[in-house]
Amino acid sequence: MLASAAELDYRPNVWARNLASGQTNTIGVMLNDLHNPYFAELAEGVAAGATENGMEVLITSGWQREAGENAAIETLLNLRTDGIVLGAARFGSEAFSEMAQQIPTVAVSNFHEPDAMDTLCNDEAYGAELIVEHLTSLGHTRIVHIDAGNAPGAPERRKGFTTAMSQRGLAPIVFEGDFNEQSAREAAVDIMKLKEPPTAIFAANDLAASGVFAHLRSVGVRIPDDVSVVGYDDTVLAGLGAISLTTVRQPVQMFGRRATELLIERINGRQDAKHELLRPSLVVRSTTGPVPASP
Amino acid sequence: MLASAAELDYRPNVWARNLASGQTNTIGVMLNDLHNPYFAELAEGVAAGATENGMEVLITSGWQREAGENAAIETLLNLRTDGIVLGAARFGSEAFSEMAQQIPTVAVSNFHEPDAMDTLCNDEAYGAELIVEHLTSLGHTRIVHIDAGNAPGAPERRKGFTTAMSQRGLAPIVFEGDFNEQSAREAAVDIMKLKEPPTAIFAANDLAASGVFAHLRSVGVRIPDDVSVVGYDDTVLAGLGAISLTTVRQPVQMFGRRATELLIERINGRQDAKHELLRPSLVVRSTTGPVPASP
DNA sequence: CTGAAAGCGCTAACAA
DNA sequence: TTGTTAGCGCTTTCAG
Repeated sequence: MLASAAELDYRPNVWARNLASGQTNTIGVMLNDLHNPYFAELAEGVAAGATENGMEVLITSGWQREAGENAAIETLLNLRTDGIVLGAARFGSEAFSEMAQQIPTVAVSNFHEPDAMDTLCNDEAYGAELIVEHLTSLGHTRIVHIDAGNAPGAPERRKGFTTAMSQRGLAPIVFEGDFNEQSAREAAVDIMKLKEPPTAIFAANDLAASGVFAHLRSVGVRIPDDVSVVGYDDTVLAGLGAISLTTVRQPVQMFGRRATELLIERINGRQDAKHELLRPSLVVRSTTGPVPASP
Repeated sequence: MLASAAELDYRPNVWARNLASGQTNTIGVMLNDLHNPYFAELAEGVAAGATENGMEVLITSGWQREAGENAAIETLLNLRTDGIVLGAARFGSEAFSEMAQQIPTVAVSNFHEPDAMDTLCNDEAYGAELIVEHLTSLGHTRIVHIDAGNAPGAPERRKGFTTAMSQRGLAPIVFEGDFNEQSAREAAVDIMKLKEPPTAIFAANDLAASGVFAHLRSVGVRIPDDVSVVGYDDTVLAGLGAISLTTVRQPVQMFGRRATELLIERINGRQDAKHELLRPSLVVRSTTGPVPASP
């Protein structure tokens, strides 16, 4: 009688079941940092995919530290989850490839480890192209990109920007920055000192755009009347009424769902590695507008 | 030889160990929603506390839905973690007290279930008092609070506000709002229509403050020259250069650490419930200033 | 102090 | 089909 089992609140012992069956019916998700909404959304996507497939999800976080990531992975490895979705920041450490040999793994990142694991990542270049297309269609020609050096995804965004600009016969101007407010703010100071300041600035991500935004505001430059500003990632701050930033949205939830699918394929025996690129989309808000009439 | 065990990458089977020992050496954390930085920080505090005590941490999320929370708890219950830290939004559901009977539980919330579990919560009234004290010391007397109805923590903040105002012989004015931008923005519209608009607005939380901020900006009111704005929670957006909001910071990490301590006490046999209130602190940024000279 | 044996609560393979 | 039994890989107990 199933009912009575429930009534007597009998709870099957997962430890015993897993031990006997050698399976856990659980997907482990290792996140670099829970504070990052990107990773939260990734986990949500995995949870959605897992639920659809009747699997459980367990999350561990590396708290932004490499040692933390390794410990988090170790926890999952010890738990012997059926597979692991990796939302890690620090790749290349051999720990990851080693792990992929032990357990079905799919990484969501700009990292490519040809065969050990599957990878899923955002088509950064396409996102940059969306931005350039949007701005040029508004009449902008002097567009500056504040990059984020070699931070994950940044080189691809930069490359996408320069390519898209060149294809349109425009000069791609790049200033050095990073994925934070401060460095973008400093870059913005330099940018506005140019003999011919740009009419649009494409920041490395939303946070950087917020830094640009803050500086332009503080020196009386109107947005988007004088200068258009674009971010990248569509984080919460982009949607804030006080900012309302035009940005590019990565299909992060989709990463999670797709990661689950790939993982299940692996669990079912697929051996060859798949590497997929998913396309982001443009979110137009209030920080971009037509190029101002020349003075 | 320990070394050889590691070299042969032998990995003790947690399932078997837990089955045999009846312990897991793991703390489960059930979070209402991973997207909320509050919960991320809570989990981080638990992780810190757990690491210090040589325990592992496993996280599940309810994805903001009650059914999700219940499923997340069920997962943890099935895993038979040694204890559970509850970072839940929806309390009062009998599921929680039932669970607390089955497994050591500590809840971080404004919820009080006298004996089934320990609870930890922010001293909301004290936080409201910090704000009133800060504003009155700047000379403000006409202070309006936009509340969040009966949302978790909101009644206590409102109560703290009215008490602190009354104690200082000031009239506590409260407008109805919620923990989001839109409703606070609407409240701000009404507030600025008052015959005598306030010189300071204390919003229910940072997001609400952002809504107020956006409205005031849009109608040309200067912050803090004309009106001071205060938020609550010190979320990321408060620190943004474009906003730089004065706010109140809850000791969320401390919640996590303390929750772990209480949990370990419970695991070691304590039966009586503890209910603790932790004090927040004021974070002064750029949205508060001296009361403007009367016109 | 070291080593063998008996479970922990299930699943899976086998026998009836 | 249903019922029985042998492990899964540990910990713990008990004997040596």
